Amino acid sequence: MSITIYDVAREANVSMATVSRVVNGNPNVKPTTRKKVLETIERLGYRPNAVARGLASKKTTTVGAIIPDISSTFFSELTRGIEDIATMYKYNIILSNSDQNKEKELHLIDTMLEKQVDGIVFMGGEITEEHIEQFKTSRVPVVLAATHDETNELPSVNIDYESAAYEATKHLIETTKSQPAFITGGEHIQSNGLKYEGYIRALKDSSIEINEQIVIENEATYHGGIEGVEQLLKVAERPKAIFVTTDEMAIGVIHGIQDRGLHVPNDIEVFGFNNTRVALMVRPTLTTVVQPMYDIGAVAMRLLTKYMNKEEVDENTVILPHRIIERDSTK
Amino acid sequence: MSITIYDVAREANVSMATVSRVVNGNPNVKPTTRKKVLETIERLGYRPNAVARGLASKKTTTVGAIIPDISSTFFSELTRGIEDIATMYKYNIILSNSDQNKEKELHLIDTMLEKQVDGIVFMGGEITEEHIEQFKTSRVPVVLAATHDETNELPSVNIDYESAAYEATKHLIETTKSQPAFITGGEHIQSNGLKYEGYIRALKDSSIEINEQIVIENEATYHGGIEGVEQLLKVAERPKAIFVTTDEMAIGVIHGIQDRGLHVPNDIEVFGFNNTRVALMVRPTLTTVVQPMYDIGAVAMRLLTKYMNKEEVDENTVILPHRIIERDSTK
DNA sequence: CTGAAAGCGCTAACAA
DNA sequence: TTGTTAGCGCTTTCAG
Repeated sequence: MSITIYDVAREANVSMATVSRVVNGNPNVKPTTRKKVLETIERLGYRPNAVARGLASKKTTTVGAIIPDISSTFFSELTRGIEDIATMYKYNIILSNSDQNKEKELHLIDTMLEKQVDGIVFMGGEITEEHIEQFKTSRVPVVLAATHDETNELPSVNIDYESAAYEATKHLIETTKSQPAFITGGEHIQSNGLKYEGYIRALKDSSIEINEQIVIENEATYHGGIEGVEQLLKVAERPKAIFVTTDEMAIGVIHGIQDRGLHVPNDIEVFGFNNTRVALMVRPTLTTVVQPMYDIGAVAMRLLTKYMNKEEVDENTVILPHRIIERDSTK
Repeated sequence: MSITIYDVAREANVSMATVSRVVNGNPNVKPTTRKKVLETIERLGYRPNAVARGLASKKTTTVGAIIPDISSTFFSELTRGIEDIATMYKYNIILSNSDQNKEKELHLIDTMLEKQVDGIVFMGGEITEEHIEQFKTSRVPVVLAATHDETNELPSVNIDYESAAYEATKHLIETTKSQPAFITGGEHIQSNGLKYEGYIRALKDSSIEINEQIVIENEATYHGGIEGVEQLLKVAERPKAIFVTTDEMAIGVIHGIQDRGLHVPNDIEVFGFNNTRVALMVRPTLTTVVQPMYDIGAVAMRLLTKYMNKEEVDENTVILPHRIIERDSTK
């Protein structure tokens, strides 16, 4: 059928082992022999079979990436970070969407392990005992990206959501001298819980009495943002500011406010989270927390390569810096 | 090391062949035997090695997806379509970014072929002779998604960009009775050429004398849109409408217009392309051409499964329907 | 319905 | 520096 290493060996009058050596850049080959082999490889159009190599060497140079939803801006930027570093280290990525669904996640881990990936980058909502169990059924390294593991058993790359939310809230409190509203996308996303904690801590810190009525949960989409404002504005006293846990929701919030004839930031200030590209694509431009998504992916993948090479790793839990970028949706 | 089919066979007192049969759902196994095998698989925690299977069966149940940039909304939605259908047919996806770079594309095709993918979904700018050559070095099926192949040698799934652009332009001509400006992202993206052709055809069709000054090319980003308007508005006569070849650019255009104190659509109408999620996330909401990105991916993947199964395919070149959705950025 | 045995294409000792 | 020889873990005839 197709050309194998054996064909090349025969044509070049050497052994398979020698061909294998030149293909793998092993230095123990006489230059003239190498040249000869290289020429017949070229002539025959030989292409090494990575599957056979994987079986023999027990390394596939592919890693699995489990992601909630590639079509979300947040994760697609993150994935790009993973992919770039993977390419840099000669790995390929098997990508799968989990929709944050635990059964799917578990099943995907299994499938990737069957495919003998050399490592896994996992992004998801919550890490449960079952996830840990599943990972333990094999000893391939796993790194979490933008995903929290309460048990702290797994290496991970994150930002400090709690502090980021604290700072954003604090910022809003300082300009408005009052409790900002909080619009969030649901607790099944782990980081939202942390953001809420930061929000609450900032309020307590400023001795503000907490009004739970202006804490709104809705779908983490643009429309969820619009609806969130509608719910919020039914409340007697209108808040002077709103902290929203994703940019996309925040843009919905801004438009929801504007649709009611109110002004951002004069009537209500709006604060987003993530600094996705859309944060600039709205008027007024969105003040937000910069979460370096690309970097989270890149660092997670880099970390994974270290584990795969069995290198020393001094820090299993990486916290990347975040910062606040002020634009026109706040004063 | 880890459990193999041989271990299971020994423990269950059957042959490897029998274990292989039950794992692969071969019906020629006595129910009691099947049960026994299944139990010891469970007990031992056996996980089939897909790499070994791939080597023996010459099928990997993974397909390659080559994509310009996963972090772009357009392609990430498309990829989601590919992935969902792939999952449905039990395939996994190896995903790689090409940045529309020909060398990278060629190299990626090679890598995927080495990994013995069962098929490839290719998204890119231009298909050259070299691409075709590269694909021909193996007989795995290839399907193009949202990518044009002038030679028409490869199966593909697209929409009719030329007609879509024609219709959009026509629409603008009817309301403004004049030549709309054209802001585009560069000719290296094949579809932009087709859109331009449609634009020109519409102008000719309406016997409008073509003013090339209001045809602007810039980077296909939000900022490229803003800059595009700036260039455009330096021209003596202000156009009454602008047709923009991507939504993201179109939003830049809208903001660029608004930043100059002009009104959309009263002073200038804006027409986008793709109907990505951001089309709704702007005020005024964007009139645009609906290109079913998810469906393009899904249909491309479905088509690929047919080729991989050697099924009859009656239509190699699929053109999916597009439509125009009028929102508030046009009158 | 089940088993034996020959590969799939390559790597990795081990010899030479 | 090069070749020989076992596997890697599974599928797939072919017999029975």
